[in-house]
Amino acid sequence: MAAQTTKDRILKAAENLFAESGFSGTSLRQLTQEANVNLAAVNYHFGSKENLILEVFRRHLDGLYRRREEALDEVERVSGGQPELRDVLEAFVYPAMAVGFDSSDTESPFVKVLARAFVEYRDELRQFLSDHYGEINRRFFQGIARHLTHLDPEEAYARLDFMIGALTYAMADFGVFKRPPDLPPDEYWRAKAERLVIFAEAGLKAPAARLESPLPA
Amino acid sequence: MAAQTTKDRILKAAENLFAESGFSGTSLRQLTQEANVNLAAVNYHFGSKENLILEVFRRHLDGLYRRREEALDEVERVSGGQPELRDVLEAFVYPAMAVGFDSSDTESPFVKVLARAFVEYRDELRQFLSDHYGEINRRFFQGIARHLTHLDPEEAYARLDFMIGALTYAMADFGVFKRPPDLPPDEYWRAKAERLVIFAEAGLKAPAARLESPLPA
DNA sequence: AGACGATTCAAACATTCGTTTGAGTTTGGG
DNA sequence: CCCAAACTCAAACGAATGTTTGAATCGTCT
Repeated sequence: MAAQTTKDRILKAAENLFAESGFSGTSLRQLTQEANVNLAAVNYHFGSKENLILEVFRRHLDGLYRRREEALDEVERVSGGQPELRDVLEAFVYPAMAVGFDSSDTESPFVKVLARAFVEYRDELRQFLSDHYGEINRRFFQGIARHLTHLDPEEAYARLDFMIGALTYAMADFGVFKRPPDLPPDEYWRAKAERLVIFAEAGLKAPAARLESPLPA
Repeated sequence: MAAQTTKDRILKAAENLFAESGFSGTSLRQLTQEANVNLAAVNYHFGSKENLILEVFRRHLDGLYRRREEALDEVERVSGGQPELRDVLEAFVYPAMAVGFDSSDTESPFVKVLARAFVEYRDELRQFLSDHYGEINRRFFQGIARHLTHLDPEEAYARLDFMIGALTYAMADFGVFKRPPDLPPDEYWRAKAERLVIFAEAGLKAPAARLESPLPA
């Protein structure tokens, strides 16, 4: 089990260090030392540090969006194309929280990498998500918006952003409150995901804001 | 009005560049060029780049927490110490959204700096907030927790983190959906803040999760 | 066995970073 | 007016960065 390829060892170390210290905060010397490979190996196998970062993205996001799509297909099939809001949210949230538990015996910090990318690589990541997974995102958006007809579009957009913000933040485990050390990781994440879905569903369904008109008659 | 001190010009440029490119992503050479000051000026006036970052934090966070405390004092006074959840949330959210509109004619990107700090300086920022504003944060927490008695503490904590996540993300304007270009900034932020309060209040008040027990009897 | 492509390695490359230096310039009080 | 303190400036410092090089080693064919 210790016999991984150089490429895999680099990717694994990159994940850990990017999650811990960010992209520009992680040097290739740290990274290659952690991975027990030669300094030049990154440029040999990936071409550049930038390419390595993109490869870390791609590998995990492909898995995440594949599972999201499968889950959405399932809830749409079962409901005859009219899934409940709760089911759509679960199809969106659960795979995100579970990133890092597939084909691995230990918890993976890729979720933190993703959260960091949202602030360090904001525009590039948005472009990347739009290019590769835009169609799936649109399907989720429509599945959610169908339940937000009591809101004008602007407010519906705003609430989707609130939900994504809560999800991103929660995935990164940035929370102020520590997690209980006795709970096994997969249970911790599953509980967090279920709680987030409940929180988001209630927030999305809340009555529309009655914005005060700032102009007196 | 163009005659600001060197210190002020550095702080202003630091805010803009930190918001745009992050802390480690911003070099002092960029910064001093943008500010039209000499490269050595940062180390002369602030001692180090690290100190400059802390000074940017301190200056704005002091204002933010002063206004949060005033707003909380007011809603507690009016309600005789038993403020509604909505009022506590407004006291917490509104000042955060308004950061950057005080004593300035133009929109300030400090909110983005704060959001970046949450991922680049996670532990240090947490320590900073705890050291300087821990008491106020505790008062807000108690004011909110009083309305979450239907939740066990763990779930209450989780939901607070969801709210903070949505707030942080929203403050940073990281959202996927563009903001309408015709709306004046202060109205845009006020509308966003009101919508966030409604979203968060509904999410916090939602019924408790009924977590499936993973163990059969 | 031999040879050839793939990979690893130590060393050096050119830049860029934050910081320091020491000489110049500006400023304000006696 | 003068001097001392505050400030600005161009230049350089050492350390760290991502990347490239060319020789050494490994693995896999005929």
